[in-house]
Amino acid sequence: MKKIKKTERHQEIRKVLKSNPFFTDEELSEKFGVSVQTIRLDRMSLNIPELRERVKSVATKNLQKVKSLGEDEIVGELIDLQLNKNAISILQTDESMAFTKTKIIKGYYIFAMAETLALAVIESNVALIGVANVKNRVPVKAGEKLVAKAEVINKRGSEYFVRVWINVNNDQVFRSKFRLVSIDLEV
Amino acid sequence: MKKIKKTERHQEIRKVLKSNPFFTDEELSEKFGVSVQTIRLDRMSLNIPELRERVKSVATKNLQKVKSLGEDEIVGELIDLQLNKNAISILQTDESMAFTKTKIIKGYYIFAMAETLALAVIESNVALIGVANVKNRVPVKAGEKLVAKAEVINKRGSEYFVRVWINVNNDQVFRSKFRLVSIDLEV
DNA sequence: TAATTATTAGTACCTGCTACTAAAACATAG
DNA sequence: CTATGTTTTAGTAGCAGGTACTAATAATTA
Repeated sequence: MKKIKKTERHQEIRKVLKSNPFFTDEELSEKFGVSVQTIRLDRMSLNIPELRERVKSVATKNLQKVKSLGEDEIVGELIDLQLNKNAISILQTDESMAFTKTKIIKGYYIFAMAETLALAVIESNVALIGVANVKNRVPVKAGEKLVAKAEVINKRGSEYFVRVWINVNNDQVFRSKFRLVSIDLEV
Repeated sequence: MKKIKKTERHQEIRKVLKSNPFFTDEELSEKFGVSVQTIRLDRMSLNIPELRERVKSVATKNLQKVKSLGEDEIVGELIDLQLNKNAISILQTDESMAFTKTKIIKGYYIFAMAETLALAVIESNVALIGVANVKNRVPVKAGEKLVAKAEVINKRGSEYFVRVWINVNNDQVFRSKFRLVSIDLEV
């Protein structure tokens, strides 16, 4: 990388750290062909904290998001649960779940909400989807609060049928029927 | 906190750091009323890395997750496309998309693959889901390669009906009908 | 009581910094 | 071309939160 002006370097540093906050000052100094001290001064004037602080902030910030669509956890917040009977969860949507242009929530978030609620309502902690039968009428807009209700409608041995509805202000935006099979009993 | 046995303390440390990985050894030593050295030994035998490593791993994990199911990316790889007619995409599944215990792919990945392909096949780059009618028979296992085919079956004004099938080795694992509405024409 | 296990203390060293001082390199105006 | 200001570099001391190691002291158990 050749001689570039201070202001230009500042822009670049900002950009680089935005897309990848894990660079040390030393790595940046090599990248830009300046001394470590210069990078330090740059960070100072740009108000960019040190590596460890940046990493920490990424870690804490996203901890919440991960919980929402991470592991096998509930997508949405489980607010009522009667095992093997019924369950209710809510999900506050936001623009990060929507198509940028239309602000309409991507279908798979809604599907994921329904799926995880259907799984949560079954007592056996490992269950799998056999069949889903979905109807999704009205598009959901970013900012709307989804309320999902699940009800176990049938059980045959290790097989469960669960119906899930999702509403926004009492208007149904989604419904489906899930066939779940408990693994515990099968193996 | 009173005298507790080593093994018990180990369990507690594990639990505490699992729910909150941001404690320093010193904070832990105060919490458990033992010396910092003891906490170090504990971490060693439990194979728990130091604070900074824990924070870093949370940060990187989160960053990937946000990127993986974040953007408006195609879920799967688009390998053939005839606008407004049909399209094919493939998706190589892996364990990160599956439930840890059963290795069965989470339903919403499959749904997302179908949804994005249905959107891709329509020329207008902003289209939204009106209705989806889903059947999902066979569970997909981590490692299997999904092949999705989309076909526009009907068009009425700004409304499109798209059928999507997903196969694994010519066995249908999913099918659905999407109703899409082009925004360009509506607005 | 002796042997074993668990805990504590202490030292040297590491990374990735902050905070500071001071010198050198470069650019620009008079 | 020289004086002045800006930018960059160099170097030192110190900090947090460790690793890796040695050695001594408690506590437990045989």
